[in-house]
Amino acid sequence: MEYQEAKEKFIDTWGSLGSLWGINKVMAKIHALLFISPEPLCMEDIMKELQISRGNTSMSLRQLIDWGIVYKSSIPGERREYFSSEKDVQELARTIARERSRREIQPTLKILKDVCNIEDDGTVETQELKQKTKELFDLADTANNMMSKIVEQDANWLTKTLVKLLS
Amino acid sequence: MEYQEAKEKFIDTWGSLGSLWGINKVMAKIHALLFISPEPLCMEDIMKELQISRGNTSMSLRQLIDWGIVYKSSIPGERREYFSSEKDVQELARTIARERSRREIQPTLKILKDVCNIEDDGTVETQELKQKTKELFDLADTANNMMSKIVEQDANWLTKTLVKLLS
DNA sequence: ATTATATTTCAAAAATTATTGAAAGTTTGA
DNA sequence: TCAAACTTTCAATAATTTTTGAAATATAAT
Repeated sequence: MEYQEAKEKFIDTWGSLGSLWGINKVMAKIHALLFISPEPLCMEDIMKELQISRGNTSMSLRQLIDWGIVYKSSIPGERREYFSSEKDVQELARTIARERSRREIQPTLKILKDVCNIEDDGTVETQELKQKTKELFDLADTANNMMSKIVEQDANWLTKTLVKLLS
Repeated sequence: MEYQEAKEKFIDTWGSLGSLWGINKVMAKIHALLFISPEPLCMEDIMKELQISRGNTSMSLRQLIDWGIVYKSSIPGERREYFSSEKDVQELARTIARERSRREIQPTLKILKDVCNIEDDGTVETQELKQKTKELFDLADTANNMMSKIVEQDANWLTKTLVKLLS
């Protein structure tokens, strides 16, 4: 496999994987491109490389910056802006985990909590609803807490913990 | 909040959360409905409750059964078939983790491995591609292994481990 | 074998989501 | 201040995904 083919394969794979972490295909592809690029790229570079429109590039970059995994940088004496990605995979994972928790898990937990705390009217249906949502709440809360722990730790905590778990 | 309102809220929330674990909204809603239903339901019940067509119900149920989180059961002397969901949240989580790994993570790992093993032609670009995909591979592989471990363990391992991690 | 009941299939329609591109807006240097 | 270089916005369009519904198929009782 040649460099060009490998690069395209990686960008494409990462792109279709976007849904796994809650962003769309173009966003994920731009991130992939920046992630493996040794130098920051400008909008023109990104548009040409991925064959997407100026508008799409602009909005996707904004969302990536909003997520906190792409940075804007300017080169002194240059008019145009350059973009680069977070290069540390641990930090990348941590940022993604933090954002997903904030955007999706926390709001869900809130609703599960409300639902499992409704008044018990004595019917089997209500009891089942209360019990099952409580169980889901506990599971999701525990998983979310684990994610928070990971987020707060130093760079090597995750690796060390996993090694311990797997031994 | 009344039973009916709480029920609808739960089904709706779980529905929009479907994307988080890779299934569509109707599939997730049907799963939610069965999850909190004390008794198995037939197609007619599900269609009426969620206001969806017969065809959609049929196909969604098939996919849920394919995922392994909904079961078909027949009541002796009854013509129609009944459906119920896996009720144990731990087992549910384990099944979902197992399926996601099989459907998305494993194929991605394979491609990352191929890409990071291309021949080093000495250019900075190739070296960056190789290094970054290697780092992602390692991270994803570790995370996937942790998931596998969780999948293989007995029912209480997850809880015990998490408690240990959080202490 | 026939009928009544239940389920599946799949092409067409609807709904949702992503993308374009041109006009409006910004910024910088002269 | 002006004009060139670049970026953003957003209504229109395109692509994708989901849903419908009616015909085909299956099943079980008589």
